[in-house]
Amino acid sequence: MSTAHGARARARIEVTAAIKDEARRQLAAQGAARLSLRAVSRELGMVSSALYRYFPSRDDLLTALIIDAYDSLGERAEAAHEAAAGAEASPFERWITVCEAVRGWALDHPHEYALIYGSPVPGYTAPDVTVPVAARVGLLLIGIARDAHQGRALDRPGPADDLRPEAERMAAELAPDLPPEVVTALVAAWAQLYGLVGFELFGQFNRVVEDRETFFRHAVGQLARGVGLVPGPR
Amino acid sequence: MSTAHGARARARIEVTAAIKDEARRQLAAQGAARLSLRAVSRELGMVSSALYRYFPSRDDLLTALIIDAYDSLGERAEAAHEAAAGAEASPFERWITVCEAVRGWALDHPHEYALIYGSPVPGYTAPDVTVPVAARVGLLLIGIARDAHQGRALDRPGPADDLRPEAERMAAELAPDLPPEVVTALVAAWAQLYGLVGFELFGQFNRVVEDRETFFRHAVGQLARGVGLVPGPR
DNA sequence: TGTACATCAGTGAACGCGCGTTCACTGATGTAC
DNA sequence: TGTACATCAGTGAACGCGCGTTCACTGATGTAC
Repeated sequence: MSTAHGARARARIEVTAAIKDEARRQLAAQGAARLSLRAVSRELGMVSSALYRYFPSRDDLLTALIIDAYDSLGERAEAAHEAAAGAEASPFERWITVCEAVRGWALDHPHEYALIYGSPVPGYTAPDVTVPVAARVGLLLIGIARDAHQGRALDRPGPADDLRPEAERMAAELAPDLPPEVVTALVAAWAQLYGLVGFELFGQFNRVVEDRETFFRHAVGQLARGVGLVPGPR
Repeated sequence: MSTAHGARARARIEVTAAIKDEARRQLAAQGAARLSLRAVSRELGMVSSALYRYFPSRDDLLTALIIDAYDSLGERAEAAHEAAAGAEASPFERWITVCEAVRGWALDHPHEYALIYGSPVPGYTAPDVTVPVAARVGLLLIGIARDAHQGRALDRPGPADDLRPEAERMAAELAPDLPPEVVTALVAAWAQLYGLVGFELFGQFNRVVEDRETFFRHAVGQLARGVGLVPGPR
């Protein structure tokens, strides 16, 4: 839109978007493994070879979808966070809000969630382009812990004994301003969050958890406590 | 073997096993979505239609592999637990041992892990036969908490507020002898354990966690604490 | 112990399907003079 | 403003592939008398 100089450029952007939309629709209907260029082109009323003007191969289309999925999830989480921050929510509350946003997005886009956090697509390895965009939710959680820490509202988790060297290495790389124990607790909580979401999404909670919303809110509250966040003012 | 009356019956058991072994090999090499009856039969030197004497369809073969995978994981976890129990390990230590067994099995059988805990295979829905066998690890973890509870060595997690009704329902169904807060904490820890394992296995920890063994041991130790288990004697 | 029949593992051909990708082409849009 | 050429989106046919499943069959193993 913005950098579309002529009709051709504008059309290119529109068709590219249409291809991705249709691909996403098929993803939602049948999962990544069944995504096929031919089916996408068929649905779009084009001949299959025409897609190669837009994506050099099926894998490139997949990569584009993966990046979009991370972005979509990241945006939703960030929007939720900003809304909570605007309402003067405490770090603890913001943590829960962000976790709930992740869960909500996952429930709304199960196959896109599976694409980025489920088993890797066979024969496909994500290129490095996906690294920064995959980090958005993690960075958000780190930021919340940082806010609490700067407001002196962060309990330190227990010391880490034999984890100390690794904890210091991780802290140096991810958040040098936070205590190392907090950083390892954050990374663990980050992974555990996706354990909760994945189990619900992939059916492991069937016949086990019924009131999933409440269960989830409680569980991520415990995750927050593990990081040192406590419910409370500010 | 045991119930093999004649040569025919014995052969049937052997061929069935060979088919599953070869299927597992292909699973390990390329993942469930790429598992093909034709490729299996080719590798076994049979004609593809011969497989239908053993499995009525591809989905039935998949189901057999899923059940075997749950069993294999369950056995490994149970064996590790028994060894630890035999060595008079405390519930806290046994918890860590079982978690490490899950991780070890997952690292040894990544595609089988993906088959049972990754994204669902498109177009395939697991029949109910898989339910009991899927519960083995969960039951083991409940058992450890029960031991600690009976030995009066279990701290109760904080009360659950709005989670109370759901907690009581879950406790009634899963472990009526345990405090409801413990049961919800167990279920959450169970899911979170698989978050840790999945993130490591599916590459999310790349460039983030380096000393994964130590990190994992520490993280599941924290999970144990969340359930009320504490390091200590017994 | 021997014969007649039933069972069943494995064969080979076929059906009908969908896939990713390449390639020479047409014709419309854009650009330079 | 008009013309000549370059760019590029989309076509249609083709290549070569693999898949799950069905079906009528052969021949060896098992069973009943």
